Amino acid sequence: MLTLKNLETFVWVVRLGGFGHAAKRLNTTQSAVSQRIALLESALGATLLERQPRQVLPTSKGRELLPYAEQMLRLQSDLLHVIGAPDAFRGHIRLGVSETIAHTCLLHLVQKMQTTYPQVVMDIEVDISTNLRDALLRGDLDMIIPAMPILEPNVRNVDFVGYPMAWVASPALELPRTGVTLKDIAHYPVITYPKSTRPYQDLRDMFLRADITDFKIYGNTSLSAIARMCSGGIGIAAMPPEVISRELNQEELYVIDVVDAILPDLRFTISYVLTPDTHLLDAIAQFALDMLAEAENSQVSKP
Amino acid sequence: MLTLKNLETFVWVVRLGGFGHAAKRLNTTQSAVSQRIALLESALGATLLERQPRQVLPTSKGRELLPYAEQMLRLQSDLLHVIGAPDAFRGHIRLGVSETIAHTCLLHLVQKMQTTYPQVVMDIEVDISTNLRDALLRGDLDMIIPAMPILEPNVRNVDFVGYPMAWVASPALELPRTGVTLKDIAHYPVITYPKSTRPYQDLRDMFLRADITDFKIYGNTSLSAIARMCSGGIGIAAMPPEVISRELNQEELYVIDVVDAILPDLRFTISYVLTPDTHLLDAIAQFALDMLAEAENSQVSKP
DNA sequence: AGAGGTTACGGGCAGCGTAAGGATC
DNA sequence: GATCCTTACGCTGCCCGTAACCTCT
Repeated sequence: MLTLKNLETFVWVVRLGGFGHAAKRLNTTQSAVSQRIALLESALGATLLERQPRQVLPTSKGRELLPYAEQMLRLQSDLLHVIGAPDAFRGHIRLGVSETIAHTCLLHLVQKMQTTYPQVVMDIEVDISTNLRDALLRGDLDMIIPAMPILEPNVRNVDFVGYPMAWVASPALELPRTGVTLKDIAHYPVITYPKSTRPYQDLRDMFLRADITDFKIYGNTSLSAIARMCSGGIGIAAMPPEVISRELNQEELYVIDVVDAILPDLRFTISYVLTPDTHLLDAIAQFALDMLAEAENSQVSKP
Repeated sequence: MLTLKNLETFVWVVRLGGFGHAAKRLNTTQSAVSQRIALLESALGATLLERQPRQVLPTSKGRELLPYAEQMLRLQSDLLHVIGAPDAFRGHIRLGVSETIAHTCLLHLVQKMQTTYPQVVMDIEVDISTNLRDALLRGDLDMIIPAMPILEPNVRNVDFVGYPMAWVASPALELPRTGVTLKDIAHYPVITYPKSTRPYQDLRDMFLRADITDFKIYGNTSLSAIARMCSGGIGIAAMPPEVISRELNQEELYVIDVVDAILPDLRFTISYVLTPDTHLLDAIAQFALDMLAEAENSQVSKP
């Protein structure tokens, strides 16, 4: 039978290059995907997909079909939004976020999503930005909030939020809160995001530019772990204060003003793959931005 | 659920202005149509059709939906033909023909259709042209072969075949085969197609133009009956000789050459409503024309 | 052995048709 | 009462998920 569901399945198999990936994307089993493709192929009387050991590629008939299928799906999506169907904003969204986001505005975002789009189920994954990037491009995630734009064709990046970075230390170190220089900092290990991240590299560059060579940076994937290490006096942390507002309030940690080492903001973008049907993702991205603007006005999650 | 089937049902309900008509068109029951529309409406969260006592009209949401639905169905139809799906030429075609066609090339057409498009089921109805026209416009027939073009918007008329009209008489009348005039004819009743048809009116005009006033035309909807009446010596028939080739061969009837009364050919057209999905009807119309051309070459059904 | 697609099989549910119900003329 | 859409209900068959199977690296 030629149905929209079968066509959608076909399109996702081609986009993601595999039955299993499409199954995950469509929240179903590999078996169901296999059956839908078989159904579609029998309806059209042609083999649509070349099953190769390591990849699935469309046959010439499949490539002919693709634009028709995509336009039909786009029309479906368009009409749902033009008519204003109630389930236009329904579905599973697999969202991947950096740990920084998980520690700051994620809770608020999910809470507001629940009330505004109760029909949208969110699966949330927390990982470092490069892994989020790979998962997005692999099709395992629908939308990510990494600390860097994903510079790929067909990926939309929406500038989301920037958090200022700060130097943070434990009172145990007995460092003055102002008048500290980068040279002073370098006596301690610097604890921050892992090696593959922007802040880590910014820090290293900063030390090198200041002709400081004997510095140590401890990369760590867990922000909580960083905070705990810092509290324990292991070193000075470089991280956004927003993440550790509790520790700052309880004065387990405090921010040091380092005059000659202004760290650039840690900027996050919302990224998602541009497919013909991005209405829901567009809406969620816009929703997140609106939420942020509202939060800034009412001082909820940003000073 | 938003499915192609439900959209197709919606489109036909709007086109034909009723659930029952759409059900007939789609070879299903009124109940099924009602359920599909209800399903579509719940999927879109809006009432799409205004159920009025005597007619069903789309609501504003329905009118918004219509072009999307139609384009999706057109894409479906297009892709089936581009890909060359085996069931692209499958379905029920309700064909209405004039009795003249039923007596001449219909058998041949159906035979050839069976071998070329075995997946197409044909329901055939024989009626006079005006009834065929009404049935086509009502949506009760998909394609008709009437003796006149259907001059309506959105109806395609393909010139199909013309049969010469002739004067036919029984040997019992003992009329000469040549040199007969219209005046001679007028002594007998003329038996032909019914009053509402083109030949009947042509005949009447012909008599009036010749200033003959005391003529009698017996209209009859059954060609067999006309032939039998003519054989029985009741009058002279005006009809295409092709229809009565058997009687002519057996010399139950013969053609009279009336010098001053050349009857115009009886021309038939193939007519069908232009909907977004006319691939099958286009193909059948072309098939009929091809069949005719072939028949002319091999002298099967035309001298 | 493991990854990935196919096939077999049982169960749930969607959608159909029959038939009764209701509204409007 | 006739026409036309809706609703109730039982049933068929489709489609899904589990799991075994196959194939290729």
